[in-house]
Amino acid sequence: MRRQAIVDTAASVFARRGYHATGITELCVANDLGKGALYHYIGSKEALLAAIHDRVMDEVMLGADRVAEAGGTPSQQLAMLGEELLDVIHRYPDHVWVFLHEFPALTGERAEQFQGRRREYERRVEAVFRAGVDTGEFRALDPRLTALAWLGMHNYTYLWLKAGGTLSARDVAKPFADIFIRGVAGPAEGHDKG
Amino acid sequence: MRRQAIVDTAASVFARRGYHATGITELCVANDLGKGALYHYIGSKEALLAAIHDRVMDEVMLGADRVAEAGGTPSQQLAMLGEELLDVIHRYPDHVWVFLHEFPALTGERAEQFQGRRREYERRVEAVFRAGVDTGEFRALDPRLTALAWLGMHNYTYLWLKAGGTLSARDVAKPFADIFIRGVAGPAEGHDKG
Amino acid sequence: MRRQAIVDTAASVFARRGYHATGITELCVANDLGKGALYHYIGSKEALLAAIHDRVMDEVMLGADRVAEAGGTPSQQLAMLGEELLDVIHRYPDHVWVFLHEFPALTGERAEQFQGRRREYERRVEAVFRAGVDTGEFRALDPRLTALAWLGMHNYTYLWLKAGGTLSARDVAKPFADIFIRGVAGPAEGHDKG
Amino acid sequence: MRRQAIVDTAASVFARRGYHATGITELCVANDLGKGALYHYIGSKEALLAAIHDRVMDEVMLGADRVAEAGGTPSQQLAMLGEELLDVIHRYPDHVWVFLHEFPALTGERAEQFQGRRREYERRVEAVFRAGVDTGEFRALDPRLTALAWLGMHNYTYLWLKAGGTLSARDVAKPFADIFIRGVAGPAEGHDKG
DNA sequence: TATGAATGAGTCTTCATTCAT
DNA sequence: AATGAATGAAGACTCATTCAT
Repeated sequence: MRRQAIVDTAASVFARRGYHATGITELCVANDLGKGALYHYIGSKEALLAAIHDRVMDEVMLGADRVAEAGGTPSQQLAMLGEELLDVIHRYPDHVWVFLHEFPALTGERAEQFQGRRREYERRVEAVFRAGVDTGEFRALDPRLTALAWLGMHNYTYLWLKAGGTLSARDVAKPFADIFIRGVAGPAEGHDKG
Repeated sequence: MRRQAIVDTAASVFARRGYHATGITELCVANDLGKGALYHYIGSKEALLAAIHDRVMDEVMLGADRVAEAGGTPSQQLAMLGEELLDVIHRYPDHVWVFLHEFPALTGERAEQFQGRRREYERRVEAVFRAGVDTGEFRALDPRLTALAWLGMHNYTYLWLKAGGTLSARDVAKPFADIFIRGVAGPAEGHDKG
Repeated sequence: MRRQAIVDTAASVFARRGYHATGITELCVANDLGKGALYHYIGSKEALLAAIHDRVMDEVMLGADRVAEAGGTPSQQLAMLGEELLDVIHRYPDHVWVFLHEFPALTGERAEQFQGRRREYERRVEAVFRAGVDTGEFRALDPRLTALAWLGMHNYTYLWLKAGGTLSARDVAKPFADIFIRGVAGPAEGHDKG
Repeated sequence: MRRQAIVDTAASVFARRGYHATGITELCVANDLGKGALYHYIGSKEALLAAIHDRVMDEVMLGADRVAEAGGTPSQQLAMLGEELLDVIHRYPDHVWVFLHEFPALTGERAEQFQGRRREYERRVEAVFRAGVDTGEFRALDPRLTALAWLGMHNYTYLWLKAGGTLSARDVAKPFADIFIRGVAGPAEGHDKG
């Protein structure tokens, strides 16, 4: 679809120049389209921003769904979640950059919808830690705080993890999972990590 | 100093509304100053942004210096670095928010200087991991990648760690250090954690 | 005819929102037609405006013709003219509103044609007063000025005289004629006012 | 005041070209001011329109106040009201044109305030007719309807009564008052008119 | 008849900054 | 140390209209 192409181009420009710093004219040039034609497709600049956010959240949620379907121990779930998340960041570096930098520019209903989806994902991660603590696989720790730590560690890769780079998503996901799972493991787990 | 007060006020407004979305006029209102007077103090809007960045980097670097002076094992260094870093985020939530969101708005020399200091800090963290690996206290892992993981985990707290909140910097730093140090610990370390 | 329906719909929208403030898109929605199809019928936005003006002038002129054919004294002519005019305003409140508000938006030839017809009608009203003065039925007064007074009194009803309201055209025309005919009556007319 | 000059210039341009058809750029040229400077004074285009309306209503209300203070019979009041009203139209032909043509462009609070003041004036006129009917000086007629007739007759002069023209306000007000007062006079008044 | 993508000049408004006072 | 008028480029967005289909 033409609109999808515009959204992707915009993500690239927003990531490079910033949402507010990017003028509609720049988007027109980047898409080789007149102002009227551009607006014919996008509705508004903020709608474009929302579409970029949705693109990211859709992919992230799909990944979380796949993980839930796959089942396994909390440790295995965590490893898979990390790999899925870094895969999205790796495949959509521009969209994710915009997602993590420009979300405060969303207003009204769009802001609420976005926050809702973001929290929904956070809750899923938190649930994995809660499960691990309940089964004794993880130490007794605050699931919320630990989920935030895990999220920060993974999300922050948006600053340096790019599709064109030397590192694949898995190259990063594996050592990250190693660190985190060892870090939260219960006392009885002196064996078979990794 | 009057200028310092203006910088702090600006950090608050930028954090709430965004750098580009904030007009000079808003800053004038927030400081109860006319345009001419404001410019007398700040020079330019971007200089204001740079001052906010400097405020953060100054504090972060001071903390890193204190840690280096204190000495200790890599694990101890890491724990102290985390506590210092979260302390800055906790005490300057607005400045840090701006720092982490708006750094792409810095241009030219200011951008370079900022990137330099940021990398300098990253190198210090990386050095701790390298030392830990060298002494065998930590597993054999990629120091750069591990430093980025550690930075992400700590920096990302800017989204929810506030001075007014229920959690202190130490409340967060302690469990974070627990997770991370266990996560990177060498095989011989089945003892004295905590 | 489809075009006539479009003109009438447009009159309603223009009356409510204003000619310049109404976009082509709104007219498309109001007529449930695409842009291309709408233009197929109307030619241009200004042609639409001209059609609305013509609709009003056609009706007004037809009324004036009926009055002329009916004959009678100047007083009778005046009463009939008023009733015909208010009848048009009452039946076409939207068209008349547009007519009286948006005529400056007509340009070039269309503006000239419209002004010509409007003046033609004014001259007819003026002629009745001139006749009344000549026959002595009316006092000696300036026919042009008096015609303008009469026109203002009647035209201005477009602000409050609506088809759906409680007042009929005749409810208003009768007292208006009473006032005006008494107001211009010659000294010898102490009898048979109706 | 500079702002007042801008308001007056704008009234002239709006009267000639129409409010919606006039761009901010034209106002800048007409005032020999840049866009920023213009906005420094006016706030918004609609605020400018409101200022023009206020200018008219202020003058009209002042006139009505003078009439009320002067006292006299309803007929005398009516004659004075007409002269005051036509005087405003004569002195501010552009402002009045805008007032009578573009009031639908006012929105929200400004629209309400304007309607309130306009109705307040209409009520004053209506009150004079009510008083005349009560004292028997006027025939038994509908005060509201008669007031609207009177207002239409006078307001409509905005189309042709200009300060530069050959007619003065009094030239028009006198014959208008003659017509209207004779038109509404009670049966016993077969004497000393005009 | 009808569609809807495309145009590009136009809309009102805000921007960071300067400068005479 | 401070005011606030002025600048003029840029902001997001809408306009009436055309044209290939």
